[in-house]
Amino acid sequence: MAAESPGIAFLLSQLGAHAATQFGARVEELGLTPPLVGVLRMISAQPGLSQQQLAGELGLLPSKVVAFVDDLERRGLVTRTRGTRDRRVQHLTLTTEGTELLGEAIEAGAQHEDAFCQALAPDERAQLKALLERLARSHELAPGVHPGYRWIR
Amino acid sequence: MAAESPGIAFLLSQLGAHAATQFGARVEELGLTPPLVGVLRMISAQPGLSQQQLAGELGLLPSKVVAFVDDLERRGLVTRTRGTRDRRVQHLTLTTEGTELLGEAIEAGAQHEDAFCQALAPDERAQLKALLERLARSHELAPGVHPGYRWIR
DNA sequence: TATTGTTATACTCTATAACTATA
DNA sequence: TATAGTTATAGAGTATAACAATA
Repeated sequence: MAAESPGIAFLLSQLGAHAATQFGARVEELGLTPPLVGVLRMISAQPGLSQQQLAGELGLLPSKVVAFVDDLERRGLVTRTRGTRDRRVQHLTLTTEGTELLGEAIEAGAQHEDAFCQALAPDERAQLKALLERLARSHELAPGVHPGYRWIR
Repeated sequence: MAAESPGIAFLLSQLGAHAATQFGARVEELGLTPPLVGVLRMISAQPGLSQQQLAGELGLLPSKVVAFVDDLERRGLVTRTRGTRDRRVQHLTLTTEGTELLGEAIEAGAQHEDAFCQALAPDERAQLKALLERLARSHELAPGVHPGYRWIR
């Protein structure tokens, strides 16, 4: 019998890990990691959101959010503002520098996307993207929210 | 401007992590993890290979291989045999139980594959698989060898 | 002296749970 | 009493380097 060739699920896992590693290498030059880029994106999309909201939407532990925001705030990329009505919450916004750096990260992502798909023609990329989007929707994966890799041992 | 929709690279990473998580949940019922399945598969494909070879081909640390093989040997799935010519090396082979369990893991993988791709018609699956295989080849990813996720922070 | 496998250890990461300040 | 955020800590996981046996 022939050695069974890897299926779609394995190929996705293999390619996905590879893509994530390469993207991580690109944003590392900006002093960022993929999760930090996700945090910046979320704050940019919903300025003023609280740390709890951020934790909920990205599936992060509140204590992890504290560490991330500490880092970003120390570097002048994000500001914390105490709520006026409820002084317990911290509202998060991007500074000008934060917005600029996010822009660079997005640009790095676009370059990464292009380099990663170089082997495919434009119409093939469109075809692949459509299939992946349908697959993602069928699994109810939120657009732009990475499930993380908490399972690896 | 519209919020930029996730590209192929992000979708691969997202779907790949999701697929890996679900596969991990399936083989957990067999007392296995995805890396352990990879170890069993490699020993099955190359009976008698050494721990060094195993570490090299799967990109694992030698000390990690020791831990994996300790586990598998204790459970009677794998046997270590000292080399006769070079008594330093440990040759690895699957026991009958190991072969059977690997069979169950492969069966779980097949069920996982089918469930994961349920949203796509057979011809769409073939199309998707072909595109992913070309992409994997273009990145020189070895068939069946997972790069791991050592980068996440 | 070099190599295979093993063990020990230092390091990082994660998750949990205490703690504070507000409500 | 409950909640947002913070801090502290214990546990797990990882990588590195020391080690024993053999070459």
